[in-house]
Amino acid sequence: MAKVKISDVAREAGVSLGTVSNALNHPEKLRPETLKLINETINRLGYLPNQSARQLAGGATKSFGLVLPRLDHGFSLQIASGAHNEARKHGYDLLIANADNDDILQDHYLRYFMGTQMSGVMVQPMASPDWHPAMTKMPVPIVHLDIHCSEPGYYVAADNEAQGRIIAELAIARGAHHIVVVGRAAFMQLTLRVLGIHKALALHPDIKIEVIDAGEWNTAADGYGIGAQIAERPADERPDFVVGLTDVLASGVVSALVDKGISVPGQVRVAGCDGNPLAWSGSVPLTTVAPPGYEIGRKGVQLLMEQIENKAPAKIKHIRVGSAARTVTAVAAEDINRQELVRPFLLERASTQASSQTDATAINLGAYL
Amino acid sequence: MAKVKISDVAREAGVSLGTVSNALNHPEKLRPETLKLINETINRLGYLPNQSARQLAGGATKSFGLVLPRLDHGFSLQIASGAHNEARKHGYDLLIANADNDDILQDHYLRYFMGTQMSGVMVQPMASPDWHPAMTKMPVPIVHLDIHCSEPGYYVAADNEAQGRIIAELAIARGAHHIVVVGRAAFMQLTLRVLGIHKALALHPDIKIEVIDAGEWNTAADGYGIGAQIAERPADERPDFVVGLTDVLASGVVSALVDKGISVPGQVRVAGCDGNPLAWSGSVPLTTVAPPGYEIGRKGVQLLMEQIENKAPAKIKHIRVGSAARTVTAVAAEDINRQELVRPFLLERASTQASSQTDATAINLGAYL
DNA sequence: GCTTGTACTTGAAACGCATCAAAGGGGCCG
DNA sequence: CGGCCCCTTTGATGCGTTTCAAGTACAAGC
Repeated sequence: MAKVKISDVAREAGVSLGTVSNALNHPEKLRPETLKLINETINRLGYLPNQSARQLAGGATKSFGLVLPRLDHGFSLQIASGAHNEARKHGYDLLIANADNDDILQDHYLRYFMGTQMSGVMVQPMASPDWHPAMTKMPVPIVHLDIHCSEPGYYVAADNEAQGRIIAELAIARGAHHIVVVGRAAFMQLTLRVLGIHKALALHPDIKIEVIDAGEWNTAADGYGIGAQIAERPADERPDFVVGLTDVLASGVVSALVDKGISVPGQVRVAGCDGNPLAWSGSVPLTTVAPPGYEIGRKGVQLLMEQIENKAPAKIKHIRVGSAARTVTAVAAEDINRQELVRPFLLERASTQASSQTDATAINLGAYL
Repeated sequence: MAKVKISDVAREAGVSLGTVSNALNHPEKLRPETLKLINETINRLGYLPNQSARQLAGGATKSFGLVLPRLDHGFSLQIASGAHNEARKHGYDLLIANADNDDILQDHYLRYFMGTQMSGVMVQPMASPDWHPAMTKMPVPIVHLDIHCSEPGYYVAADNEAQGRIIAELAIARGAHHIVVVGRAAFMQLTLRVLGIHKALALHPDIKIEVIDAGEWNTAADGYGIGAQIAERPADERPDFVVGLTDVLASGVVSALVDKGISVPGQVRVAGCDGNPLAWSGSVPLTTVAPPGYEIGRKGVQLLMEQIENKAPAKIKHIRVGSAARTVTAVAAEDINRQELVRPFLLERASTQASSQTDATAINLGAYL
């Protein structure tokens, strides 16, 4: 059970230490027979390279770290998926850490990755990334995802404000008078969505808007609770349009409203944000704005690669993905038939690989609207 | 930008190398002033310990690795969530790798983790874990999740067969004559669910059963495609009960059927497996069997801790989580009102934290049944 | 003043590997 | 047969830590 190390392999195979190392890292330098002999010995002995030693001796490893605020958020997963595929394409590994909505933990994992000689690190921060300026001065390429940095540094962000605008314009097009926004607005990204909503409504002072915090976790259950609370209001204080800052939240709201006998979308319309596949693929799909998470992850890795290859000190570089203005207008003005918007999207995906998601911010019109 | 190392801190603070190291690892050994001085220097210089060197010199790190077959599978996320919380409770970090449904990649990450001096590694393998016996002989504690190992070793598995049985008995109770099972049965776990279905139907030779592979990814789009195909069959070749081996698949099937004008559950009933929150929280929730993923992750870490603390060579140890026999009977026999089963569950969760999920295998009855 | 003990601090020795300058071993040509 | 060059292999060196035996300083007790 004692760990077998490279010197054991070397001795056993009757070659030198460096040769075994070459077999691992530069196989093309070895004579085929030598290589074969060494590989056989490696398998026979069950040798496993000690990554720590490799990294120590060899400098950076070909791997990236990704710190996510939560794993059960569909959007974060799309990011992870995009980042993963792009990383593999360049021959890099991707390791993911779950910060569990905790600033301290986020910081912890970030430092951990930085210290592991990762080639690069990505974060989807939950607070503003200015939270710890020291972080961006580290000698490891870092990219912030889904957030706008004011400090110099790299980031890739979806146009969260635009998403809010889309939803708001949808609400306006539907003739909403009283909008309730559900979600933990303290999350930077959600704040921007709320901002977009407010901006879009600036020209419509007659529309009342209300934001309800959904607790720390933004769960379906939280949504259900808020939905129930809304249902119990007297009819004239009840909103006619509810925006879930998250699909899961919106979904919970729908449940509660229906349970309490409120008709959706008859009395209250509901829409979400995230583009969670389950949300719009059921028989009664939820309307949802889908930010291009997959693409954000992909672009993030590309920015990392860029920094690595240039080896230049990070200059300011921002990428904003998927402006969705066109879609908005189309929806608001023409009020397209739902089926036509939702289904083609599904069908289109049926013919491609699931993991190659759409790049642009899209809106999927559903039945609760 | 040059990396600052421990010796820089030592020089700058006017102490020795070992003292700085102690400040990091055994702060109680230092005089408070010294500690303070060193900490200040560390912050001033932006020193970040090199994890690789730490691990090399110090042996195992307090962190676990978790290799998941896919991230967008709700069940895997529950595992990750449970494992994460339990690991943090013991002061361990958890790093997650996405094998992307690829055996090679799974193996790759597994070796990577083993080589990183992780304190322990967990896998949710997609094939049988006997795929590489050498792996279990490694000098790193390993636990297999959601799968039954025939070889000696540790594993934690839900009773997948029971899940299949539950669904099958549900179908029987509903008077099904022709069942179609949708999913990639090549996945070990899904195979067991199928096995459970077959076993439950052994006593009902009159019920026809058919398994349709859903492609590599088990996406909603795959489900949609299969649903469409089912819809186009002549009525007498069409099943009256469809089981999605995954909620997402089932959800896609429902979409397709409804689109093609087939009534659900009027003509065809549909149920899924996974307990994906979105699946049963909409206004028209999907019936789904929910294996205790959170608990599996938790137990996995506990087994890891056990191995670490005993330091005994791994003996065989299996944990089977959440037998669901009781629930089955209740459902099959009494045919409980849907709302009463679905909603209380939701409400119950509303009052607890989202991350503390239910432990037992549960079934949520929905509207498509 | 000397001894013993306590409380910190020191620095050299690993940890397992990648690297690279140097050595070895053929083959080829003159 | 000697000289050259190319292909392959060698092994000493250092990567940034932790650890631990050995050291220092200081206080208390005699």
